[in-house]
Amino acid sequence: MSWTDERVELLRKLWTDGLSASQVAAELGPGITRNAVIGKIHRLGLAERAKTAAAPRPRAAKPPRQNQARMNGAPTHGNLALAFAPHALAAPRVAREEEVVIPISERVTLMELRESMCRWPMGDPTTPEFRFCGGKATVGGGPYCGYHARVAYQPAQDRRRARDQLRAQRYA
DNA sequence: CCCTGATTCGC
DNA sequence: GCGAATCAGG
Repeated sequence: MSWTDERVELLRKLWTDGLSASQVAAELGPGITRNAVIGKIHRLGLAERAKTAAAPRPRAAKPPRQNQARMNGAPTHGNLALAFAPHALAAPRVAREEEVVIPISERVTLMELRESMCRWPMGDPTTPEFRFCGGKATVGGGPYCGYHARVAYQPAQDRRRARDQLRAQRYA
């Protein structure tokens, strides 16, 4: 890997846009490390930048408990499938909602995805715009952030609650 | 631990 | 010029 004109140009753009060195490295592809990016930045004399741009990653605001996304009308069997391919089954309404709830700045590419990040897919996997949520995957080593875990498993929880309510009435 | 940029120095 | 290793810090 070498610093071609295109690479340098992209580096300039992304760095100026306020991306971190590791993020820029991820965008430039495998073979470019964050050290390489930092080194190049210094050699180019780009070390000082208006670091008020997107520098500190804004955390995602916690979704309000009230209007939670739920997947009414989603297939009722295959909870497992929902867990593995939520994007395939998610209702359009949910997709629109997460556009609002999850900040774009939090989304990550495959290269940026870490073990500790939410692996909820966002967008069309066949396009370069495809991203993962990238939030903190805190839930017991699970694949999702708190919000998306809730979204993914909501239908199962709903059905269980409905069933339990029915039983409670029957035996009352 | 997660991450950030800065610096050094052998290649 | 390049970037891994390392450092100092949030």
